[in-house]
Amino acid sequence: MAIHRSPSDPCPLAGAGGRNHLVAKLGAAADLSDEDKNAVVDICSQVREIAARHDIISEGVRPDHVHIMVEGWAARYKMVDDGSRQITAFLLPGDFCDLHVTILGDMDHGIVALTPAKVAFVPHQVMQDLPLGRPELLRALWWATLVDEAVLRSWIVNIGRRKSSERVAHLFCELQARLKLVGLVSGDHFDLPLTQEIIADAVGLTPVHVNRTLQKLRELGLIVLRGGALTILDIDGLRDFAGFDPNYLHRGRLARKH
Amino acid sequence: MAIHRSPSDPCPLAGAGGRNHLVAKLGAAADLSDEDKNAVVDICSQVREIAARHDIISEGVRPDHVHIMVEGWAARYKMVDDGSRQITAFLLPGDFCDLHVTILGDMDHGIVALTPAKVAFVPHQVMQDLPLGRPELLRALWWATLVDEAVLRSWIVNIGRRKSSERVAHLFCELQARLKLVGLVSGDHFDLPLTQEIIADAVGLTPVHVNRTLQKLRELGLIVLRGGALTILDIDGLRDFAGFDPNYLHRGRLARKH
DNA sequence: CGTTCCCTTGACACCGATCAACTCTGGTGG
DNA sequence: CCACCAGAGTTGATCGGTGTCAAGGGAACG
Repeated sequence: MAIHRSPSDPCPLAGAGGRNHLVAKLGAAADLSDEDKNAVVDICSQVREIAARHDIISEGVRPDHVHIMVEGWAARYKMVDDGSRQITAFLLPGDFCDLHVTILGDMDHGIVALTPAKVAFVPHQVMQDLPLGRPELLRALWWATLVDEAVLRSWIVNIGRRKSSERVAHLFCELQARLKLVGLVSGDHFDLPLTQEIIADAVGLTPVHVNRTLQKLRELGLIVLRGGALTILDIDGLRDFAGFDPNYLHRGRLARKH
Repeated sequence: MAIHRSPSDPCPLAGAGGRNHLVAKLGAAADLSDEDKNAVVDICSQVREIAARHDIISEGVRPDHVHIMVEGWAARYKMVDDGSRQITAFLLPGDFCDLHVTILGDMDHGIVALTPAKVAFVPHQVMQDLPLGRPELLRALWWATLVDEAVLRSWIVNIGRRKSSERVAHLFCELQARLKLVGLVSGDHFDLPLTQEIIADAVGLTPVHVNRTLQKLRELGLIVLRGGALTILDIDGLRDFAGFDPNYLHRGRLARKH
């Protein structure tokens, strides 16, 4: 079931037969019809490639399209006055970058590609019309938005009240759960193309301290992190250590209602 | 324009002639018709009072109504394993407590009244029907949801990358801007019914350190905090000190489009 | 007039930041 | 094939901000 895809695998354009992670995610939450799924695949037809370290969308601009991650990793971030950076979300294949900008106008933060990325560009009007006459798909899109919000809350808790090693452990637990949902976890390991500096910017620490924190997690026998891939040796132990409760991701919540 | 209302003022039931803060908020963002506004006022007709320190909604329950703050303050919070608490949002008059629960199911966090509060109870079905045939109101509700999300991101930045006194200052700037939007700021001061412990739980510090932090802000001549009310002596100075950019609140964004 | 929160203050411990140097790795070009 | 280089990871020494613990003060309230 879980399909491992390294960044170097050839990936057909979304909609041309390749696995569509957005469909996988929405389909896990709601009971989508084939017509619903095809409609989702269709809007992902126009894909652009973005080089690593390049902004997909910059702060202050008003994008004329909605962007959807098709392949690769990206991060929402905000620069602070003193020059430091805070990442507020990791964007994985199947995630929306800026569903909100249709309503809110200018971006109040930037989105940067962390790896070479493929991003689908969807015209606003197409995105607005998508859920019309498709109530279950509408619910699924709402679900995705609200889970994103729940993830933001969990980050606040993580950064505000947990110690350094717990923070990093909690982040790994979240990423494992989210990647699993879109089929990007293979057994107990998955690609984790994040430098220690990126992790630091996500959990509110410095790169040096993230390094020491990772050593601790390794010494505890919880993880192996090497070559851009993370192996979780003891998922229960890691979750326990981090105080991770997957409930906030609301997996399968919608499905259970039907 | 700005109306100061202390918690002890008599407040008529929403819809019975009193100022409706939700209408004020949504009306500031979108161009609502009188019919739109009346519809919003109508759904706030059933109000219940909650005592301070009592949960309005507890973690794990599935509320059978949508809750809207009518009067008083509340906080979203999550308890952490070690017994500490993290507040992830302050809920002010006009804010939705749990618009998401219709879709997501169980609450993944609790909401507690920080003062004696009045909360409107709206049946799910009534809430779902509200925006039907009222496109501008639908946009306004989306706007409110997305601004809440933007506030969550700004909290992550605040807690993750700012020093203690900047964090508290930034929180004060946010509350000032949000309260002003619903007409609860009078000149340069407003009610701030928060103990130092509550502030600490919101910005990821300890009560003792919040105390020292407040002293610093006072010494800098930026604020006066006394008797449950905050006076901002130098709003530009405070915003500068905190690195506060009100842009993320997207005030009047929708209105400007029309 | 006592009780109960809440605020305040001081001494001290410790976690994580900072600064600086060194290592390791992978990629590039001679 | 090797030399070089840039980026990332690692380590050590030290600093400083925030947490912790404990005691005292003050205001609201019954």
